[in-house]
Amino acid sequence: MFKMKILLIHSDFLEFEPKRKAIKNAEEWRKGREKINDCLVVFTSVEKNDEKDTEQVSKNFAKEIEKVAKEVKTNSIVLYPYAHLGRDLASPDAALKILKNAENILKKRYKTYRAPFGWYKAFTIKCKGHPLSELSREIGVEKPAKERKKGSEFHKFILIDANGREYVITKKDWKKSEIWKNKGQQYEMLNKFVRNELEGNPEERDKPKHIEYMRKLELVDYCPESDIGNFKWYPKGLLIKDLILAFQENLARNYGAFKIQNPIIYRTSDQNIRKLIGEFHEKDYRIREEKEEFVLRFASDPGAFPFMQKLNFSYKNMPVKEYEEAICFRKEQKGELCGLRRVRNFTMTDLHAFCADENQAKDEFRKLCFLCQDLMNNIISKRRWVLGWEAVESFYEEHKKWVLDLVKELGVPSFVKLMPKRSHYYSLKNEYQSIEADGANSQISTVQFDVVNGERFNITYRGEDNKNYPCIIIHCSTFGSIERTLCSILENAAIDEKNKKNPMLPLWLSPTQIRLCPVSDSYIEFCEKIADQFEERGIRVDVDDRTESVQKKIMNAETEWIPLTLVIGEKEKRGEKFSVRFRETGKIEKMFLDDIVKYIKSKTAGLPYKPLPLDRLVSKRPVFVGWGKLSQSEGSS
RNA sequence: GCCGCUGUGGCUUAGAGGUAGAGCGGCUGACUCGUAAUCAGCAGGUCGUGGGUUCAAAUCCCACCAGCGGCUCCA
Repeated sequence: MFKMKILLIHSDFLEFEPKRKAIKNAEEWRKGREKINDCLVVFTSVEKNDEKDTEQVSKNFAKEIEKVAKEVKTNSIVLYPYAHLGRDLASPDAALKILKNAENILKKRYKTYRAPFGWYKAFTIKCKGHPLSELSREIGVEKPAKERKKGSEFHKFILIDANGREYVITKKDWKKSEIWKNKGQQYEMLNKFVRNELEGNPEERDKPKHIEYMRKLELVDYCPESDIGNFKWYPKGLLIKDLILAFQENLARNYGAFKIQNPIIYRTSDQNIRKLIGEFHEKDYRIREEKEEFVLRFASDPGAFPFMQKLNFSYKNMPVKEYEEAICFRKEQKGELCGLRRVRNFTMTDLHAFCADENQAKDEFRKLCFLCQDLMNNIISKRRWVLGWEAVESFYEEHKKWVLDLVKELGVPSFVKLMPKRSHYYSLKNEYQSIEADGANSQISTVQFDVVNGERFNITYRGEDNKNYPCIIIHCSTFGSIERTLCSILENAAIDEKNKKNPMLPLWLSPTQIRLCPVSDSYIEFCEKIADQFEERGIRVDVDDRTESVQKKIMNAETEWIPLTLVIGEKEKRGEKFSVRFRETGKIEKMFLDDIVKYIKSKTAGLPYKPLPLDRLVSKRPVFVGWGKLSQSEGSS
């Protein structure tokens, strides 16, 4: 889509003379030359795209001119229609309307002139030649308050409690609903979510905590060498990312899906890709190579759909399930980006079940809901999330009992938005929303019931009658983005911190699970032996071998959020119990090595393990970020 | 993209027209230490970038870049 383009020239004078009409419906105009002295000439072409909202474009147009007029300190403005700047021109009617609108706005404060529209004109101009005298600008159609999503797309709103009971609400009276008689964290979170969805966030929020944490814990960082919203990962962050991916991979395999991988760039000339791009309004990164244009992958579908389209499968294979870790790029507006919550480059783990009929699809939808629940509970932690649903009203009514039963089984209160008719490819979808420390909500997983794309992309299976039938597709983004998932994990820690608990990562995701602190250098060797024993049993352990006081080593272990810290000295060497400092409680307990192992194993049962991402000896590690003074909450004394 | 706030060594920051200061971290040395900072010395800064005003700019002005908040949008 092209934007309206203008060329601004600060001139000593402009002289023009209409010669003859260039188009049939050119505007009527007086004859003869006209000369305007000391003025800002604005050559203007209006693009087709601008017709969407001529009012808004006119306003933005006038605003932009005014800005420049102020800078060059001129009092006279000449609007000069100049079609040659354009690439996909608007209709003359629309263009003239925008010019006239802008003229009316500008007239209030400036001497405003306009050259006739639709004429061949002779003109002479004398540019002043100072640095600001020649400028070009593009005027955007500032997106008019979207009526989609929050507004008219949805006409009915329903809340469902954890027992599967429905409460119909409206935008105005949702606060008075009976559902709020239910007490507990889940309902408080549902309340925040509904408020965010229906009213937006009223209060100004603080800087999200996860941004501070992601850097202090040396997990992820901004990368100024890249585009904004593209992050670099440090070893500890990467470990967490890999563990999360491994966990979801286990679930996907158990579910019965096979793993595939598709490319990152796609031809924009391809039919399938074109169809999909259409739904992603200009949010894509484009690259030109030779004569071809490519688009960076913005979702998993551009890879997965063509892939499945070419597979050969029949009713005997159904449902067919596939999953992928898709690196995605979306050029989100700058102002929307926020730490890891919203980025331009992210990894999405996406799973699709291709089903033969509605019953099969409902079955898979249900299974995937439980799969996502498993993810949320292990990663975001229990009761720290709620469900949002979107549905086409007729679909919801027809399958209401099934949905309510599902909500009851999941045991998570829900907020449902109904639309009168289908506007997207799905008839029903849910969103697993994590509620953050600052009151914002982040969508992590989603399951979607898609009755459109099987036919649209010709993804079919061979039926018993040897004919082809389109699949119903169940989409399931287990992690809409790993980056955002990490954001929620850290925000969860921030909630704990707010509640005067020590912020922590889940044990299975902690880069170091046990830190050994020798009392003096002479015990380093012994520490290494102990570390070997933990390591052999699949525990990430390291040794603070620096020549520092025990106090300092403890302090360091705490600032790194290490869950278990062992001080090692003469007593331990003699074979006594280890004194284990638990970050979670701040208490020290005497335990044998086997019991420590058992404790960790019981807390990480069924969850993936990967080895320590850095040297076991702390003294050997580079400083990736380096922390400064501790914030007050982290120091205990 | 628009509006608002912010930008000083790796981190946290002092400084408000007149020679950039500190703490943490790093390095060197001493201390060999029992659960949140042992001591001393050293190195490290084109004050986000580019223009402008001024005898003189981290400080004032303009533009750009980046971060956060809001609008909007979304995985």
